[in-house]
Amino acid sequence: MENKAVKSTAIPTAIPEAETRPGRTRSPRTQLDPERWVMAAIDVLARDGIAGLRVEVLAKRCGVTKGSFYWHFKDRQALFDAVLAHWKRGRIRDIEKTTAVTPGAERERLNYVIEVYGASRNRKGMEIELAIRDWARHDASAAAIVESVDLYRLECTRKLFVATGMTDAEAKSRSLLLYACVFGLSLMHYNPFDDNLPNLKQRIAERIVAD
Amino acid sequence: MENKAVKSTAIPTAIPEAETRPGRTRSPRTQLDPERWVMAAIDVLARDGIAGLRVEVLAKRCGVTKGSFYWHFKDRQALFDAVLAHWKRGRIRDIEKTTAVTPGAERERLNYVIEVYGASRNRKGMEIELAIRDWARHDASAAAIVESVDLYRLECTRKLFVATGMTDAEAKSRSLLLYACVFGLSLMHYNPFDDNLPNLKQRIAERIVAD
DNA sequence: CAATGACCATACTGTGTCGTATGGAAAAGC
DNA sequence: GCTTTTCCATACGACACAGTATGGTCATTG
Repeated sequence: MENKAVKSTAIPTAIPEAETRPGRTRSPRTQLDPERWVMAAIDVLARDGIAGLRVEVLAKRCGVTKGSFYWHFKDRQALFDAVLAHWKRGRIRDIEKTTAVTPGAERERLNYVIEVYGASRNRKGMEIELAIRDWARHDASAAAIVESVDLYRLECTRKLFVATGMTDAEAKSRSLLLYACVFGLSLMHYNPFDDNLPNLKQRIAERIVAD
Repeated sequence: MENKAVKSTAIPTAIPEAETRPGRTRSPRTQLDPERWVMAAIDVLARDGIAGLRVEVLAKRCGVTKGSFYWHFKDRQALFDAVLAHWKRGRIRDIEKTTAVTPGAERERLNYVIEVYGASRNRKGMEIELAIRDWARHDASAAAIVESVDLYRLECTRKLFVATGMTDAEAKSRSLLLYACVFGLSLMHYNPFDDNLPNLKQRIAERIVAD
């Protein structure tokens, strides 16, 4: 009760640690919300996988201590659930945007889907994909999210294939082939296999979408 | 063979602790060698990933304490290296066996490769694959092993495709497509997508190996 | 200005793990 | 027989982490 003269004397305006300081964030009022925590969590997840997603590591990355974390989240699992929900929403939005098409341009759209996933510019997105899929190998909730996203993706591309004149069964097999190939390629280490990889990838894309 | 009335009274032939007993292994003289440790390590790796491959967990699984582990291995990394070396040897042997072929039967052999990897009977082997590939995302030594195995596999199937009359570039692209699809499929969760999955897989296989 | 609540720091307990040090028991060598 | 080597148990220190308890510091509100 009795304030004993405030132990933390001085340090009025000067920033002690300049960055990543648990004491005080640089902005006068930078409060964290669950959204910020989830963003940072996805960053860590992409880098270190689900096993590396620890509360104290994440807190340090946010410039606070875990006292803040346990204010916004019940426990570690609550963060996991939030991460999965956020990822699922983002993927659904992305799929809808990527597979939206004007009639007649379905084939180009399918090629675009392949190109987007193989592009190095969103290596980050693929790292998240792989981390979550590895997570799903041991966690039922993650597996359920992955399944819902996979089914949504497969369904969207199936429609595109059907629009190019394929039977439903063939369209389904092409959808599976497309995504399996995309994820599989990002899982392999084949760099020295050929000195003209774009050529090989072009052939693969044609094999997936062409008649 | 005489029951020498040791502490383990009664239960002459029965196993005292039934399993996982640190005190004494069930067999009178069951000494562990590095090979046994590596086997158990691969089991744990397939189940819990590289993050779950802990020394004490592994020791308990072997029915001993970690004092035994550190006699056979310098540290945890030494076990990791042994696991990677063992896995690589096994994969190389398996690839050579799987892609060995009598001239004229190359196409069947390629279909067999696809079928083998997609078979549920060696789910264990695929779990190891995925665990090691996830491991390779953060570890350079694992990545190097994966790359060498991938290149060897790609080269073996490339020869098969060439033998069916394809150009070298086309054969290379088919090789990539084959393995990417195989690993990608084992990474996805598409079970409710269709009620006749074998049919879809058959179509995919044909798309990969046919002209 | 006082009181309340949102937000975060600090300290603490408990657990799991790596690696080391050391001793003990069985087997092999003499 | 005795000694040495092999193989493992036990005990220990150090650290990282999850989660809790508690108090402090703001901003907002009356």
